[in-house]
Amino acid sequence: MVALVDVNNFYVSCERVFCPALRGQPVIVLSNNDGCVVARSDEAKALQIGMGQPVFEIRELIRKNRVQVFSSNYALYGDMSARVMNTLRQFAPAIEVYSVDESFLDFSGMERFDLQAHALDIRQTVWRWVGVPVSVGIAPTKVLAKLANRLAKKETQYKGIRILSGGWESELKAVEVGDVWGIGRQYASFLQRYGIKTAYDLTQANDAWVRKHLTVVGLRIKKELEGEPCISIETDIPNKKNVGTTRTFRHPLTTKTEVGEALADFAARCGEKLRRQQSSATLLTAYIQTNHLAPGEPQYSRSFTVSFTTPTNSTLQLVKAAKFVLDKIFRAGYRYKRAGVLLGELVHPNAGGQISLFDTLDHEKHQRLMSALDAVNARFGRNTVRTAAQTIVGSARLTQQNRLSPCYTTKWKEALRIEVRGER
DNA sequence: TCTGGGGTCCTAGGACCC
DNA sequence: TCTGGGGTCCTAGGACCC
Repeated sequence: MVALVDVNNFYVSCERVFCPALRGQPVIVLSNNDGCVVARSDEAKALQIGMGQPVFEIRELIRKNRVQVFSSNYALYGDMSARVMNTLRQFAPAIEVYSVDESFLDFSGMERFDLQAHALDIRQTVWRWVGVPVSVGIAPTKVLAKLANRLAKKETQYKGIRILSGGWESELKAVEVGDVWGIGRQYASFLQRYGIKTAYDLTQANDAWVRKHLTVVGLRIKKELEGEPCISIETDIPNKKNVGTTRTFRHPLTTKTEVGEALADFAARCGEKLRRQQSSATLLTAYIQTNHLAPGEPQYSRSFTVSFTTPTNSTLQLVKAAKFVLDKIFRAGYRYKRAGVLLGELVHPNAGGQISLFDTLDHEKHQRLMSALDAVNARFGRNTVRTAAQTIVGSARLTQQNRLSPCYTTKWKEALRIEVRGER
């Protein structure tokens, strides 16, 4: 058996830990630039606030219902995520951290356990140790565990725990095919055209037909729904194959200098990401775009890719390459709303990646420089040391986060202060 | 006025090889 | 008139996830 444990309304729940007055209140967390809704409390969902909904569409709703609004505090959520995952490790021999707020727990070899009691223990322990509510779905396959988790959340009588172990036909009939893990919008509407409306309907389809139209991925999902495990639990975290840093700007940028500063900053962020997983990039792509949501404006969008003769993770080289690309793609006279730097063909030395014959002393120098830079910035804060090409205050200047909560758990200065008044 | 960011996997088709 | 067989690599595009 495998369990899917996830945190309910994760970002909102993190905010509530340090501000319990938010419990029972409608709360939402916004995307970068405070643009869209990316997390909602149950109370906010009840107000019909949609996932991904632009904030400007619901200003009135927010005001009327006193919805509590937060900018996304990724430092906080990342740290809280680590706490949850570390707690979950106590409950299974192996876990796969699947996303910031969910993990698969491998329960194989635990057939004799009372899984209901075990799941209850998980919920209570995470609540006690970290302070966030989780739901638990348990089933023979990952796809079914996801489905069980969904049911656990939806049907309150199960109190956040749902186990499917044999005879789950009626449950499959109750779940729309588009709500199955791995069936997205396109596939869902395609399947519906063929009368496949529920998860159960999908299990009744012909294997070859599913294989043909939904690829092997779809076939695996079908078999998993039938109880046959096809997707294994991946316990070790694979190195990323691509990394990128992209942003939508609060205000459009018009000058090459501004766009160049942004790209330099994105390149530097990418460098940090590479060095954290100790890999180097062979390809760098940079792109710039106008606002496609403003149809009245002249539109322009272009990208260009350069390759490094020797893979690199040096911020200096990445920034230089981004600048080179900008020279190629920048056109004056447009209002740039979005830009990004993407790195590809990453090599991982530890995983037997290729070492270039032409590796030079220069490279070693960069390595040492980058280690020093990372160490200084880790201690004194991001961008304490940066390239001259980056903005004075980094990309933060370009985005808006008006409702940011304190980094309670990752910055001493922002830790909760509790005053205890004299009591005799 | 205001609309997120960061990833993965699969397939078809073209180019190329012997 | 008749025109092989088997393979790899790469890329673009399309799907999906959180």
